[in-house]
Amino acid sequence: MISEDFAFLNEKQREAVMATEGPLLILAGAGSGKTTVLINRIANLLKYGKSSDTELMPEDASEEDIIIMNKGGEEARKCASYLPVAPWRILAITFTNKAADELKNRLVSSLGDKANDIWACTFHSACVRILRRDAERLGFESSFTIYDANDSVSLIKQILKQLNLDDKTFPPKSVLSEISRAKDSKITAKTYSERASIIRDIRKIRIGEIYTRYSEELFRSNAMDFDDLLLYTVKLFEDNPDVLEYWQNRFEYVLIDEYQDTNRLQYNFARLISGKFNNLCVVGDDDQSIYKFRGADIENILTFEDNYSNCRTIRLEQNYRSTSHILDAANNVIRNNIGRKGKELWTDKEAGEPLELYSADNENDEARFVASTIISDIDRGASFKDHAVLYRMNAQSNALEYAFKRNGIPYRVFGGTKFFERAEIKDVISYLCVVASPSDDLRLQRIINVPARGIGRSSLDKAVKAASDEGLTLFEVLKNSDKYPELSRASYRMREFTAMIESLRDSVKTQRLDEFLDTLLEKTGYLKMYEQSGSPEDESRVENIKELKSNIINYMAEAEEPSLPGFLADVALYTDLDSYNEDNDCVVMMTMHSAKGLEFPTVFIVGAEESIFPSIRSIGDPDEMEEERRLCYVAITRAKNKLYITAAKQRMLFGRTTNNKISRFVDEIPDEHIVRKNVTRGYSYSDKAWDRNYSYEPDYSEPTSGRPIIKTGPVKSTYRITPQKPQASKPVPDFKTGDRVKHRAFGEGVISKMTPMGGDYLIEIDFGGTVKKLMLKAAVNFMGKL
DNA sequence: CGCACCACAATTTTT
DNA sequence: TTGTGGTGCG
Repeated sequence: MISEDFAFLNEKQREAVMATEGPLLILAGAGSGKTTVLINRIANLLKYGKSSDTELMPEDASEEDIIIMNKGGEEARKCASYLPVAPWRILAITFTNKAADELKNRLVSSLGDKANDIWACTFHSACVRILRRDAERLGFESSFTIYDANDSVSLIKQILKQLNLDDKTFPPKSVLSEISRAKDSKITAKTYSERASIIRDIRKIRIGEIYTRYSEELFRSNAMDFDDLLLYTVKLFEDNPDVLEYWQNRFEYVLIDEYQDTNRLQYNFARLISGKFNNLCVVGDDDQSIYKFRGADIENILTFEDNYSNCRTIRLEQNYRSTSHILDAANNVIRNNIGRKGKELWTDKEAGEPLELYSADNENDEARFVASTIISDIDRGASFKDHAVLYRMNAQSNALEYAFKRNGIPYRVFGGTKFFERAEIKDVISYLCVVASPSDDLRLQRIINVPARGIGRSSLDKAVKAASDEGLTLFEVLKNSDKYPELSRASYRMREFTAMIESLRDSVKTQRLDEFLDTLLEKTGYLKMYEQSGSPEDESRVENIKELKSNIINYMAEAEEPSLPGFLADVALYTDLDSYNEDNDCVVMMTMHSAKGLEFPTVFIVGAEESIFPSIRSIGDPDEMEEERRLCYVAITRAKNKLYITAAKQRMLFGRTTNNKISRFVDEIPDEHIVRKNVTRGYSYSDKAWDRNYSYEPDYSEPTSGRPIIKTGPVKSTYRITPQKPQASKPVPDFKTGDRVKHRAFGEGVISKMTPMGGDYLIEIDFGGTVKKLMLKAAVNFMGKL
């Protein structure tokens, strides 16, 4: 029996692994072993083909085979096995590069090298591969470049200027999301404009003009934005039956992960590419659909069974991640949603500890609670990386970062400014793009005057106008700028610039990619610009550029045929979370959205207040509220062993003080699963503050031995430069050099040095050999005088 | 053309 | 409160 091969799976999982034929919907609850199922399903296909899911005799069975099969037994089973599916006939789609890499790695490690031929990639990279082959059919060159969100915004801004439209009335980002929504419904710029004029919607008419121009510009630049990758792939399929047939024949089995996050284009893509064999397996969780604002359409998963009438549905409800207190909390919250398939997670794990609600006085108190709780966990032998702090908005990370930084808690913030969105990285990438693609006007404009080359906005605008008037690329105009009287002033410098780019285009042909990067950085004077100043920001920029170089080296090692366009395509689809490295022993801080798919022993959900979570924008809209509740469900189910929820009675946000009620989601958790520690406490910075503030946790003063050694100093974060903010002018607690103190995390020590710093003191404490540097005002919350 | 200063707005963001 | 982007001046 094939099922013996998958005896380690639970019944439902096994069922999902063996149901290889036809459309299949796997509703996989959080932590239900979804990836395991995906991997084993592919393993099953590679090993047994469709055998586990059919009673038909293999078409190629010989008479002899049939005789053996009729006898039954082991020999018969081998015989009855349909030919294994060739790895290259399997397409497995995920949403993130990280998930794709993970899938691929796990496939290779359990199935061997042949798994490398499986297409395990994101929607977007699958589309890129498909488009590279046939982009000419759409009028694009196959070397088309990919515009990221920022590139798109810049282009829209430029167009607004050209059309003399006000960016207050037409905020680039909302225009873009309007365009994106149109593309999602396959509405072309032309159709959009026509519809706008029929309904005489003046605003839509304008947006139609922008859309038209935007599409033209992209086309002219031989570029596609993220939506285009899908849109044009679908269009390519629809307009070219032979192309569609080619891919349909190739992919006998299609798997799609995180199906609840697909948009309509992705639905179209999936339907088309799996159209021949109809072996489409989608895996997802309607309760974890949290990306509506990005176009994800929960209806895709809710109506899958209607769209595929012969579809089978399998629910994976056994959870292997969390304790039952946590699961029950999650179940009770999500139960309040109406638009869902309905699932109830269960576990045979122990009940564990109930959740804890801490109602803080304000955001600093909240942060301190989190910090002190983490430190006492560390006392008990836990690692920092076992802890995650999840919030609704990135802006909430500030108070937490303070508390962590001042107490030597290493942390890492995800989100915010991403590596590939940093100015210096985008600049260098832009240089590379300009070298690779002569028609990339947008990126050319970005870097032409970085470092300063005396080619300013006004001259550049004239050149842009000339280019658009004559239908030439900007580069061509710049190269021949001596022919344009209006460009005479900057002409020399422009031609100097184009000559430099052209010489770089020569170098790229002969040099290795990493060497070429060095050449580029040198010839353009880009690196020099940052190396001279010596300011810490610039140093970190140089570091980041080095980091980019290691990216290139990585790429060269992995790619079959490394090339500059190849690298750029990779980079365009690469984001930060992809490089989340759990080896670093850091507390992880991120939004609840970013946390999807991750798990941590201890989780803090902070800011559980009405109008923060649920967000103020969703209050009053039932659909939005359900989405927030799903987000809550996602957040709760990240926790394996312990979940803390915190709310602040008063919170300073965006310079305003607000008083919010505790989140309705907390009320939805039954009392038996949550301990509500609504201790109203005084708030003071006196030297006894420590006693008072933390008296709610009676076992705190127990000294613990065997505490792991904590690395000193803040951990370098590649992801964000956290500026040192000035201290508020609060009274400085009464400590002096030579005082003996006891710190909750670091034990007993002596203050060896105190340096006044911004209304506070930087204190150095010698904990029996290890010297820790702390900010006094914050440290006082974690230590007392002996 | 570059820099400084001021006004303004700030959910969430896999590609 | 924070960061960013636009404007105006040197």
